Amino acid sequence: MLDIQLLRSDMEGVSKRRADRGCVLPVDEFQALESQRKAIQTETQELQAKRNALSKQIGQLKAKKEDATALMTEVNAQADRLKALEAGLEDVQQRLNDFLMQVPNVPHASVPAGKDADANQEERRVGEPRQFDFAAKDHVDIGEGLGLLDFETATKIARARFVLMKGSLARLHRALAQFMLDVHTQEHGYTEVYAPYLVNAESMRGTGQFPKFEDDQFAVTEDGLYLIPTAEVPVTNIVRGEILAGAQLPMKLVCHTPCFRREAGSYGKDTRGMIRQHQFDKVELVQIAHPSKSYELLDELTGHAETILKKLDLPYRVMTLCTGDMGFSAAKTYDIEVWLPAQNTYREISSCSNFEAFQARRMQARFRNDKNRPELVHTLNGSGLAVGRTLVAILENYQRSDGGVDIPAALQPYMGGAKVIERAA
RNA sequence: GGAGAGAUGGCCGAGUGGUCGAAGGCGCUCCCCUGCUAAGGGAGUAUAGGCUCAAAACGCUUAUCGAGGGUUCGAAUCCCUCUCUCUCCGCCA
Repeated sequence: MLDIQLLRSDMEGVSKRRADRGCVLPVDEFQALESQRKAIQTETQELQAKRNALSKQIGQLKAKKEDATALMTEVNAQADRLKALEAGLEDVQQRLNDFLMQVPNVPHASVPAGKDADANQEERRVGEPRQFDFAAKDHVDIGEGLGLLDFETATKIARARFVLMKGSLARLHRALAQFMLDVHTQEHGYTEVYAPYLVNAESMRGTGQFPKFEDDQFAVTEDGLYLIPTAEVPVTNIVRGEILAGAQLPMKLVCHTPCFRREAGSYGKDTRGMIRQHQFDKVELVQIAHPSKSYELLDELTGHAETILKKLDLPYRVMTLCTGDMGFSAAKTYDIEVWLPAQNTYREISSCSNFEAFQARRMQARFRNDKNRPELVHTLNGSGLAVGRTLVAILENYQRSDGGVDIPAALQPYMGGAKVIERAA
């Protein structure tokens, strides 16, 4: 949610900075609503003040056992008008709020302008893609060849876009999450968090999934709960409605959860393999930051995610998303893309964003600043990393000509010392 | 799932229709006093919004006593719904 004060004072400017995001603001509509709001609110509050004053007098008269019918008649005379105004005010404010909830964040000045992913800007490449002296297979062929990856059975149990892993592959998946958590807690100073996988609508609003992306979420409607699409939702909402002490910032939290996405609107995309699933695991990094530090911390957080890829010796590149390719809530986003030899391309494995005060405003997440006044925090998060896609990257990058897969050195301690995954017996 | 009790400011806690944004205490901040390891006195101490203003402060004003609705000239106080907490019983990883 944007600052309504900013919209009031600089609607044109905000509108312009967003034009290449494919989002044109209905400036006139907003301003009409605003002037309506102003008129109604002023009159409403005047009448409320009058009513309060008269009621007080009535009370005083009654205490002295004097007659108050004249005053009561006066209050009653304006009662209908006041009631209508109050209803009208609520309506206008609701419409203003609905409007605000639909408006995406304003990109930071450093974000390149552009319509789609083609305009994203490459920041750096790390690691050399491996040259294969045999025909490289993709992760589906590798995993199924090992007898450890099974989409058919998962479909029987649930439906399409779910996966079943077995044996050392399932263990490798678990090992990856453990490894990531250990690195972030032991080397990067994050506090590990275990959080609910089902959240209420208010939490979904807080981080920006609602109201705009309600269709993308799995819901348990009878209970008013939703499966989390990312740990960002429960973890960021820890500070919803809180006023933190300045000394508590930055809060650095890491959380491993499954993520659930309906992938509505992505039918036919990435249907093969584990790239796009309804359920996948992710280790999420979340920071609650002082506004003056948030961009510095975004670079740092991105580096924390990169560390995992470096330790696993997987080639990757870092992209700055352009204005048109960024998510709804973000002010700036770096995507980390890992090299997938079978696709001969880099694929997103982490997305690290600074939301500035966009989520904080929705959540009313604040801290006491130097003047001891409550001020909105900045929120950041990034995948550190998506576990399923990291598994895919390992299968493809570490595959052997005999169909086995080497286990990266950093993961071997988590695999009971095993150095290779071989076909199940 | 059944029965009962409760939800008030940073914390504790009073308040059952009127002058209550809320007594009192604790904590915290500032000032004064005191020369000694303690204490005393005074003032202040919620959040959001609106109006005024170039802006900030001030000022005026509205809303908020778990949430939402209702009754009333007036609600922390009465009524309804929901959420949460606690106690007992049942069930359960």
